[in-house]
Amino acid sequence: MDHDAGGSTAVPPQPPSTTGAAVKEEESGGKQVVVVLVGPPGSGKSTFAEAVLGGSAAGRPWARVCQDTIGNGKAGTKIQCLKAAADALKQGKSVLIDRCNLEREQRADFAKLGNTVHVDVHAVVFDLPAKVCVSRSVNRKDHDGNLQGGMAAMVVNRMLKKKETPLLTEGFSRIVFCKDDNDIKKAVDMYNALGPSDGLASGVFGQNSKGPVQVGIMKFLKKTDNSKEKSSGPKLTPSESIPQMQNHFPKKENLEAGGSSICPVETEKELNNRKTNDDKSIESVPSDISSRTLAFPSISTADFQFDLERASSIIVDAVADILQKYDNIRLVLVDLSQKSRILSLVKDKAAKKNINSSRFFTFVGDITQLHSKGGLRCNVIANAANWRLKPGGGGVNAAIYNAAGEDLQRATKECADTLRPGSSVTVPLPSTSPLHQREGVTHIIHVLGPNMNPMRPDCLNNDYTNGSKILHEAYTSLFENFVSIVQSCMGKNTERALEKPMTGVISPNDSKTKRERTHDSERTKKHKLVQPIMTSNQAREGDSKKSTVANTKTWGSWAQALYELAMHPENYKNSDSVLEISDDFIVLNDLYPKARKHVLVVSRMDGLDSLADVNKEHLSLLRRMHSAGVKWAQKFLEEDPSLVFRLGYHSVPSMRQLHLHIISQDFNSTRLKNKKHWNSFTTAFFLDSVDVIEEIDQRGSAAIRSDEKVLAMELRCHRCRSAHPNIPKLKAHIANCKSSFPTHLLQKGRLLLSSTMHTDCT
DNA sequence: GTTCTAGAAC
DNA sequence: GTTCTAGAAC
Repeated sequence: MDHDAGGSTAVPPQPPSTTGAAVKEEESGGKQVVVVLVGPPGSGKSTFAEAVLGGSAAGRPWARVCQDTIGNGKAGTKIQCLKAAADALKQGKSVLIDRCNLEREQRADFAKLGNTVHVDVHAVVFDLPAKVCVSRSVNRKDHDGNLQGGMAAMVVNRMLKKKETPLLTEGFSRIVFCKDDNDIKKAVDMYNALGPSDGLASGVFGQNSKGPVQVGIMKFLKKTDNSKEKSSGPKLTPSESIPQMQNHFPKKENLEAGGSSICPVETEKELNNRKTNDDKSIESVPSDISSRTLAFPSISTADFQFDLERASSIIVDAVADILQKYDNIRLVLVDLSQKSRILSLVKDKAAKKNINSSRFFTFVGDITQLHSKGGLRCNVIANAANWRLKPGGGGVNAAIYNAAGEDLQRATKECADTLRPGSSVTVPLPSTSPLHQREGVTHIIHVLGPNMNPMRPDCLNNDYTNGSKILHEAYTSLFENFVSIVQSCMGKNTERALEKPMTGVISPNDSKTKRERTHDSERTKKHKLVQPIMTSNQAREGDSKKSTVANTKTWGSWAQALYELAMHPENYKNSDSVLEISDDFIVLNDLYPKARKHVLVVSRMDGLDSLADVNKEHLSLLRRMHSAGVKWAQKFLEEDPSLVFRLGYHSVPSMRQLHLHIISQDFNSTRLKNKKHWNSFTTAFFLDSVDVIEEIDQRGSAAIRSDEKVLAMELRCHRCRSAHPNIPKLKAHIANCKSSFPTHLLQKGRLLLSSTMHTDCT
């Protein structure tokens, strides 16, 4: 079935303006509302829905769309839910979407109802502790979806692992987080009090300040750790409402204040006019960038005494990561002193890493007077906060609280009480705050980094393994919170967003499925100002038409496991799956081996997501990875001379982080289950390592000739090329096929076999 | 009736 | 990347 067609037809057309309901709404300014409930079983969604339905005293008509009962009292489909929601909206009712909706993809069609119909779409997130949800779903006796008893615990835990926190950019105008029953009651009361023509403020409400989320390699390495609740996506702020970004253009004074030979101050004009001829990246910086600029102090390097050399590397790495992911944001590292060592270290490292200096630069000045004294406009600034989120101490924290006045204390208290090291929280700064009025700061993001000072709380006693991880988390959290702010503001400013043509365009030849592309293109239209962009290398490849395959790829949370492993192998060195760790790569058993022996050599280089990112600079790395692969294949051949190995890369990998497959050609594995699995190892989709190395050497890039289309091709034996109708029949055939391998595989060392078996296999 | 695939994900 | 399952294919 063509999902897109089904999905779009289920979305109702806008009601004609001649209908009574529509006219009435326009006259009153009121809107129907679609409320998408987001939560696992046992989190209170149905109770909430029933309470809203049963208690709506204010006269707004509601309909509940419950997937567990939509099929004549039994569980139904998402399409049925969309249809029911459309019908209810046509009847002038507001709608509660009562299904789990935990993953972005699952709720996307509901979140987008507001695009096509004159309705607001809200998300109510039932963010109760996992324990509570499990205990409730285990104990209940009459669940609509028959999910109760022992199975419920497993289902809830599994679902929570996949939970993705809703974002305004998904199409929600309002997101409310309920952390306990009291919050749920408050939300019920609010919707009950909503009259037919009333509206609710836009924004994100009630989110707490959890730290950044690490995608668990443990899943990949077959260990489970349910104690760590995972979610993904940038954190949004708890806030009364997120105000629209504003640009402030008061008179420029004292523009040169704070300038130094190390970090020269540049005016907005100079920065915007600076040509990027010497920059390798392709991004441009638009003139209204101040609304998308974050100024931040160095975290943990002052009072918390974190080593400057290490800190500077972490800053540059985190900055490079976020700039690669998002276009049109600008980051500025600020320090008071002209002789600041951290600024000079960061500046040098950023230059070495070819970071576009108009998108990230260092700045000498007072972070609380960037505009009035420094001529630099930043709507968002970061604060090096303490764990209590209280004023005082010294340095940046004291300065920011002093400059922002009591408004900041009040606003902060509404958002969070405490902060743990490695996390951050966004606080919208009230317009009454002097810092807002004078400097145009609309948001402050409090960040807490690791502490190496024995006189301060949570001292890590020079444990830089842990400390570096926490500092990286702190910056990642900070930057992602910043991106969320920009995205929320862009979401409210769709028209302006649409007017801005972007350089980082998502290629129509993307590696995604049609369904994913459709969703992306819709998202891209609406939120074009902040979106993933191509790496400079990818852009160059595209320009020279060396590659026919798309370059931009959004990696799902499940696709990050190898990246996590590559960045932090020390955390996994005791795992049975990890066979070898070196400075350049890690060798591990594939968790889902598609043959008797199947290992991966994973590059540890950050930014090298797949073959599309590889160029001549990486040639020696590729050779070292190949040698490691050969070494392990030879070891396996000693153990079992009947095996034959092939080393290669997937043209379009599913997992982020460049990895080389070393796979035995028996394909004797219960994990090899479908056409995609088979074709990814036996068609042109699989690029032999020897050929990749040769191509990079000769042409500078890997010619990725096949995309995911070949994965849907007929099933053919990799030896005799005979075709087979389905996977079981193919597997039965390959278990017995004794044909020699195709000639080209026997050349250039594409196949590795035991010397004793050589004649048998050829 | 059973096997298998393709798409959704209580 | 997996698991689950409706319904297509046999």
